Amino acid sequence: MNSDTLEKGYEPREVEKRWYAYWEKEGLFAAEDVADKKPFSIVIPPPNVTGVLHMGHAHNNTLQDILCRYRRMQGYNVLWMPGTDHAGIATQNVVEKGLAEEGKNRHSLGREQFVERVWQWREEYGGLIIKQLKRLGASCDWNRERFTMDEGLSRAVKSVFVRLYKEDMIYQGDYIINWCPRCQTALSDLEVDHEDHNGNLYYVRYPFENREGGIVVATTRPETMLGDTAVAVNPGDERYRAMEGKMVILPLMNRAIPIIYEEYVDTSFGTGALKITPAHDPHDFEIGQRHNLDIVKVIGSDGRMNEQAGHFQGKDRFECREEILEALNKEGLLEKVEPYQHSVGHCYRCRTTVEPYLSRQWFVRVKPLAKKAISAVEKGETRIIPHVWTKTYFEWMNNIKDWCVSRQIWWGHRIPAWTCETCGKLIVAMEAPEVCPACEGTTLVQETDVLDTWFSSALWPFSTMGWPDDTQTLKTFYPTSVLVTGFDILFFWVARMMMMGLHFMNEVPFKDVYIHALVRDAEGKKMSKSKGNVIDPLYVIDEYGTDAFRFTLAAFAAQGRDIKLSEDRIQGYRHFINKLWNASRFSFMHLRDFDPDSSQPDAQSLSLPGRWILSRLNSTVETVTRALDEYKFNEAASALYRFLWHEFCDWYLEIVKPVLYAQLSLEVSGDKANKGRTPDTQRAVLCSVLNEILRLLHPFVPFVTEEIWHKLPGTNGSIMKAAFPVSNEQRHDPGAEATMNLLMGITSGIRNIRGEMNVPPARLVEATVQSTDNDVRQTIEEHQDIIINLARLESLNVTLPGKRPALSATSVFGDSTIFVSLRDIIDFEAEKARLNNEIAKITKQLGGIGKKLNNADFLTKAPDEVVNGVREKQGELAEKKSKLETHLSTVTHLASN
RNA sequence: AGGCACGUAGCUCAGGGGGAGAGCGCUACCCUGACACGGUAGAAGUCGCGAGUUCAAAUCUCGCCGUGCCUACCA
Repeated sequence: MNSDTLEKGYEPREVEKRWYAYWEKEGLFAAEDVADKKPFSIVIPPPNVTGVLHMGHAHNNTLQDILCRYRRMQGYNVLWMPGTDHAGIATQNVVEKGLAEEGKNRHSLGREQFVERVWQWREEYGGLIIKQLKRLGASCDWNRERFTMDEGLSRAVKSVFVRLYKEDMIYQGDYIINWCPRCQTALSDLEVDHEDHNGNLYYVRYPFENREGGIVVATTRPETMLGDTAVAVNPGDERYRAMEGKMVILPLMNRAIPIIYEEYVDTSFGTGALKITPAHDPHDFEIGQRHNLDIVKVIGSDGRMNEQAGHFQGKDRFECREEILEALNKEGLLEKVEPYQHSVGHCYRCRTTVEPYLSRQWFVRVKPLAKKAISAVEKGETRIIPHVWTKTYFEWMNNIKDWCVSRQIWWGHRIPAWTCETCGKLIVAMEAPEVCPACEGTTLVQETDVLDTWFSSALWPFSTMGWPDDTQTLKTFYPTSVLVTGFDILFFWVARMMMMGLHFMNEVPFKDVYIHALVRDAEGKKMSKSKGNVIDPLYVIDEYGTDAFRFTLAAFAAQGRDIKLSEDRIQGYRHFINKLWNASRFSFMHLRDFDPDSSQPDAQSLSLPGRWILSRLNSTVETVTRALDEYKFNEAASALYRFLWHEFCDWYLEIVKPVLYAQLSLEVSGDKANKGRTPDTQRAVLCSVLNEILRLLHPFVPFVTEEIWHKLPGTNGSIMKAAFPVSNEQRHDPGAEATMNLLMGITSGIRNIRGEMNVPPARLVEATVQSTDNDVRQTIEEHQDIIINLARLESLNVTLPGKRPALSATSVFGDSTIFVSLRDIIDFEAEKARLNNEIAKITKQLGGIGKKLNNADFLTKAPDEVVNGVREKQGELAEKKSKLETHLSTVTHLASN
């Protein structure tokens, strides 16, 4: 293969591998801590180390990469900070699964060995997703890759924890939290997924002390009744008047518990009587606090009934439910069972039903932090794009509850707190204390809990840049320019980064938050393994190439709408990549030995098609730049698609083909004398437009553009180092565009006749254009070669309106009437049908316009320019219609002869 | 229960007060010297329904219907 030619079809695989290695080797992704250039920075949403690249990652990182490559080409000092998240529960679960296969568990290993084992796992498999991001073309500065558990980040986590504790922003407390009995840990509210569940509402009678009558309560979870310490009714409820303080017998346990009055109770639900289980329901817990009720825990951390549960001890909580119902039934205390749908919380990691569980946990007081985070967005220090999400953000921030940050797992940042065994003092510090500052005791036991994974993620924008040290990286790149993420982690992550960033850096962590849509399957359903509707991005990359995939994602990334992805759609954009490839291939045929340096296109000698394509290119540059600046990836993609395919390929290349082939034959024949004299502007334009197209497309389709770039005359080095095109007002040429519109209109008119009248493409025909406008006639005559070529004409006559050429079909464009001679192949019926169809369309349009112009209010109240526009339109249409009608009658006349 | 989106051509969607658009699909003709992953042409929509504002509504407002999502919670 010659260095300046391309294979017939684009083969992504080898090309992608080669150029990615080249980019890395050349250090083209590297950011500079000190530079004269303006900074642009993004921190990657760190994927879980356990993660495998899925569509969400692919979409998210493609958008980030487009922005980074775009800004880099614009001359910014770009930092795209990469890394992975230790993903506490998720990773622990994965490693535990591995252990289970060996017949072991983490307890048999012990904490230290288990954690060691997780690190091993990470060494071995943790790099997978990074490799996959590279296949996607991600231009992260990999030398800076971070991990939320690495040394520096662990130091940041400890510093933050200690400082928050000293500021009284962290406290320990006994509360009902969400407990996953399988993972054996607390979960934050966000980590619980609620699902509707078809359960039952059980009506249970709690008899009075004399064993007579009693109060009927309704519950969905009868097993918790073993821990009941009261029954609450609404003080205004007539049915339970004067019952406060009376006692009822808790069935099965034979314990007397009081009836209490509580406003919270809804009289319309169930029987209006609510059993109170302070240890196993968050509301009951609060009510218990208010009424000083006993707290009786009957379910243990493993989801089994404990010693307080009488003879149900040791039973699984759901098993116990069945047995309790049976026992109640036997005693005649189960009054009624009705089906009842309610939502049940599940662990977001393992789907186990979450248990509300009373325990001692660490909490962060977030209200003061949230206040700052709200005001930063209100003041516009951080913009949320699209704006609709701002409301959701405020809503959540305004109703935020304290954040339970402790987790009872082993993989994660261990809370830097120690308790003195001697005096019980709690010490929170960066390092393990040697002696208790209170009693000088030396037996200090570290807290066993670790921190919520999102605690370290919340610090990501500054911890990755070296905080708590005052680094040059922070000075240059904080706050980051934009955070690109899905709305699914707006609360988990974005909100918390805002709070931590503002608190510890006194500055927002990012100027913009761009929230993109979710990728769904072709039917709009969430992709999930269990539904079997996932499309694997790596499969897509193998099958269609990274560039086609990336362009698809960008093209569908309309703000605020989810992406329904299917293979068909990706295939469509592979065609686009192929089009680019072949347009380049064609260009290279003609650019052999072309030296762009010695043949700069100069405005004077530019031909019409040259001026036109440069003018269109300039509009495209403007559109793409504006769209990317506003995160409207789909608009940028569609502008590029349209320009490359429908303007550059369909019109420009087709128009200049004859000129290029003529030039080519000059080159081949070695006619030096003529060669030197022919201005080479056409090739110069071709070369420079293609050059610019590649640069415009590079952020979207980095591989194929790099490959072509190196074969394009006049380029030097990587396209990554080339400048992103800028608009140049001098190329804007409305005159050329108007002229081209005329020529394209006439051409389409002729093609329409050819198509409709079934003229075989190989057959050349004669055409006549009649116009009263001298300029129009002159323009068409001047450029008649273009029309003759594109419309496949034998000849083109341009005249004043006059006699209608015999046996011809007609079309009207502007004030021009086009006749195509059809001689032996004219089909009068077909022509009549075609004209009738055309006339019908125009008549319909005229109807609407006429209505407007007959409306006096329209004439007086609408702006003049609108009225004039409509009048002009009416004139045009009426003229066109009358011309077509004339021709129709001629044809009808001819047909009947 | 509350909130937020969305209902435009067969499908996926763009547009967002004055001429209904694109891609894919479909139909017809064509392997014309970059590309059949191609070319040319064509058919196809009361812009969910109903009202209001306006000279003018697919576009703004309200209501309804449908779809999706989010948040909260119901013992």
